[in-house]
Amino acid sequence: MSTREKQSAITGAFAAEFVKSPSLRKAHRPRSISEQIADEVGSDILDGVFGTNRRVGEQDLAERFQVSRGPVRDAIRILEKRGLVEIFPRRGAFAVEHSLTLIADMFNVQATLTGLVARCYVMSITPAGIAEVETEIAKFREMDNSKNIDIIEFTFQSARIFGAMKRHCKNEYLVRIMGSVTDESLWDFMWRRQPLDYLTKDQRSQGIAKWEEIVDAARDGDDKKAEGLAQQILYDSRDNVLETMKKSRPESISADRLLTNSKTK
Amino acid sequence: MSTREKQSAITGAFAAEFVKSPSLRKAHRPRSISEQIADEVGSDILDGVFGTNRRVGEQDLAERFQVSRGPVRDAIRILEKRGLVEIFPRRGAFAVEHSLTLIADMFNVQATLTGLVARCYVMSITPAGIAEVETEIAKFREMDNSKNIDIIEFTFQSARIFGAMKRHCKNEYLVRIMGSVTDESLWDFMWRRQPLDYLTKDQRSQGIAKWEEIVDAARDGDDKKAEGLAQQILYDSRDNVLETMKKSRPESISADRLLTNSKTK
DNA sequence: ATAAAGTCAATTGTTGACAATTGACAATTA
DNA sequence: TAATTGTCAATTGTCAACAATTGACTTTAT
Repeated sequence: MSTREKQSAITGAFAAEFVKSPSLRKAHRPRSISEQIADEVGSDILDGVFGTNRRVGEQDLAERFQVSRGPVRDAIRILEKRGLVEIFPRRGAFAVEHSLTLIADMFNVQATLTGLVARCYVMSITPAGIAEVETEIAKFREMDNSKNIDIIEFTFQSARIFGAMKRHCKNEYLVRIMGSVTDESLWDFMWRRQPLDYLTKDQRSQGIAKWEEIVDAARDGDDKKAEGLAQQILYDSRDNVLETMKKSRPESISADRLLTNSKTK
Repeated sequence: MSTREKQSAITGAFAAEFVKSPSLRKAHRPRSISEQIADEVGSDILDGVFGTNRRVGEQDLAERFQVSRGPVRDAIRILEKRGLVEIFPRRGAFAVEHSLTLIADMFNVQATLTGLVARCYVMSITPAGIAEVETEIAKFREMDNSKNIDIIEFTFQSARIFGAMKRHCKNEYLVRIMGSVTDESLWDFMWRRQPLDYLTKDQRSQGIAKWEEIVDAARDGDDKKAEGLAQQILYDSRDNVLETMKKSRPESISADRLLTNSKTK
C-alpha cells in the first residue's frame, strides 16, 4: 500500500473547519461518514498524495478510517462523481493524475457552469433575487472594512454570494449538478489555495466588484454580460491558484495549454 | 409501495438495445447490475412513473430487481449524480419532479457543456482531430443515403460524432464529468424521444450540417463560433423533444420559462 | 528460450443481518 | 383542547462473511 499512512480518522483539520462554518452547508443535512471520507481523500488526490501507484483500494481506506468497506464504497462513488477517481468494474478505483492541467480543467468547467448560473439568474431576475445577492455582497463589503479580517470567512462569504445567485437561477437541475459534482471539490480546493488572493484589500475589492457588475447586468437584463463576468471571476481564481501552485512546483508544465477562455471574442 | 409493479429484472427492452449497439459503449467496460438498475429507474423517473409519492426506496427496488440492497444503493447513487434523485441522509432518496422544465433544464446544461467541448476541441485542434470527426460525419452521410434507414443507428452515429470530438477536446475532466453525469441520462432520454426529429431527410441534413460547420470553424480556429453551433444543436434537440412531449401532454406549462439560450446576442 | 495454459492470491461485487435514526402516531399533561 | 413527550414501525447506515473475477505468477510444452 503506497497511500500515505495517517490514522487521522474522520476528524482532520479540514473537516473541523466545516463544523466551524456550518451556515454554508445545507441546513439539516449532516455530513455522512462517506462524505467526510470523500472530502479527505479528495483533498489528498488534489494534493497529489497518490503517486505513481494511483490505486484507491477499498480495504486500504477502510483500515485508514477504521470503518468497514461499505461507507468506503460510497465515498469512492462520491469521488467518482466529482471526477477525482475513475472506477473500473471489478478492478477498482484509481485516482486521476494530479497535475496543473487537472486543476485548470476543473476551473474551466466550473467557469462555464458558473456562467450559466449567472445567465439563468439574469434571465429570470426578480426584485428578491437582486436583493438577496446584494445583501450577501454587502456583508462581504462589511467584512472587508472591519478590523480583524478572517481569510476563511471571506471565501465562505464569497460562496454565499454565489449561493444566493444559485437560489434564484431557476434551473434546479443545474444547481443540483453543480452542488454534487464540480462545486464542492472545487471550493474545497480553493479554500486552501485562494487565501493568497485575498491578502490585499485591492484584490478583494476587485473580486467583489465583478459580482456587483453582475447585479448591474441583471438590472439591465444583459444575461450575456453576466455570463461573461461570472466566467471571468473563475478564470481569475484559476490563474491565481495556478500561479501559486507553480511557484511551489517549479517543474510544472507550460501554461499555454491551461487556458480555455477564448481570446477571439 | 406506489412505484410501478413490474418484475422485468435487469433485461428490459431498453437495456436490450444497449447490447445491440455496444460500439457506443466504452470497450471492456461491462455494464454492472447497478448501472442497469439505474438505467431502468432513471427512465421511469423521466417518464414520470414516480408520482406524487416520489420516494425511491431501497427495499422496493431490491424486490423489484431481485437483488439485495447493495447494488440498489449503488444505483441510487448513480441516479443522484445524474441529477434524477435527491438523497437525504438517513431519510432516503426521492425522485426529482417530472416536468418539462426538468427536461429543458437538462438540455440547457448539456448544451452549455457541449459548447465547451466544441470550444476546447477547436482550441487544441489537430489534423487527426479533424480527420476522426470527419470520418464519423461521413458515416452518418453514408447512412443517410442508404436505402434502409435505422432510426436508432442514426442517434448512435450522431453520438459517435460527438464522441470523436470529446476524444480530442483535451479536457479529460470535462469529458469525465459529462460521461458520468449529464451525458448518459440525456442521451438515454433522447434515444426514446429524438427519432421523431430524424423522420425527414431534410431534418437529418440540417442536423449534420451543424457538425460540419463546427469542423469548418475548427479549421478557421474560431472556437467561439464552434461553441455557439454546438449549443444550437442541443437547443434544436431540446425544442424538438419538448414539442413532441407537449403534444402528448397538453396540460404542459408555458414554454417561455424553458428557454435559456440568450436572444440578446 | 519463448509462449501458452494453469494456478492462486488479492480485490471487488454481493448478500443478509444488525444497529441507528427518523417521522408518525399515541399517550400524557397543563 | 392543544402542546408536549414517549413509543414504535419503517427505513437507511453499517458491518462481516461469502462469491466471483482479475491480473500476475508459475508451470509446462514446444
